Amino acid sequence: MPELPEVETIARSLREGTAEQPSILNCQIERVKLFWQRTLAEPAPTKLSHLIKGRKITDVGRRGKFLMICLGEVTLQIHLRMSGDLLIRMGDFPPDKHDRLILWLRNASGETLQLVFNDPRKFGRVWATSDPQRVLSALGPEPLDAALTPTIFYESLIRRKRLLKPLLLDQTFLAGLGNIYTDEVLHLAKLHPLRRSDSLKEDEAERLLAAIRSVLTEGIARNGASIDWVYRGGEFQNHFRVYGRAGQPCPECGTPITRIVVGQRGTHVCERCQPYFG
DNA sequence: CCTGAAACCTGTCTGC
DNA sequence: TGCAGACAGGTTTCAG
Repeated sequence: MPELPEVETIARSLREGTAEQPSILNCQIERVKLFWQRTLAEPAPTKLSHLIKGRKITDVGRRGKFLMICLGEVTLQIHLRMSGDLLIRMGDFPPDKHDRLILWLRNASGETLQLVFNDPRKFGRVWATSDPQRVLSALGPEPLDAALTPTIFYESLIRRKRLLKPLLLDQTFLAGLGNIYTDEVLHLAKLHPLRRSDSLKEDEAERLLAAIRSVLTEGIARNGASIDWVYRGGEFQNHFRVYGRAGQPCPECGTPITRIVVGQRGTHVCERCQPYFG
């Protein structure tokens, strides 16, 4: 499910609250239950409750596709992978079929709420650690961080001699893009996913960075993309240029969108707007 | 260093 | 209705 805009949307809703649910800031963790052992990357399952029970949630944020829930000296880091979701249930309910971890929280008003990690495919992972930087150490820069200048971006593209799409999906190169947003970005930038990263000219690299920021910003503004049964709330899926639109007309030129496979991932491209030359 | 294949998992959809 | 196969928003590991 989640790429940077979906994770950012979840982080904001937990931090700031929504019409349906309050913020989880300052809530205290009262009870912890893990339903699928492998969901917990760290620490050992028997040590989780002792590590986090009684702690208060001091902040909620995002780095790349990681949700960061600060509990003072300890941080919960959650990666949703393909099908994970993090949601609030007001009150005390029996677990759903795909719930993998539940934290029972109590807020300042004394209400009980559940912070639920639900993940049908069980690929998601949760870390509870006093050294969150270690888990994030391999991540590349944040795409929306102004410290990433067009010049730095261009030079890093040239340095890594790789196909454009797999490189953009590589979280050590840039943190946050996934399969949907990468296809959208490459179409907006008019670049073919099979272009070699070291073949880009400076103006193409600048165009690519601008497209990355434009697509991610729009995705966040639309609260992410809701597809299938997993993510709820976003509406960016109604504005896709190419993703999932094979056979339908390109929004720029009307040419039917093609579906190819690049690095084992379904890839959507307008062969006219995104011409391929070696 | 790069690429592709396989593994980790469950659910949905399509076609016969 | 049943069943096989393809496919799904991600990452890691291994072979070449």
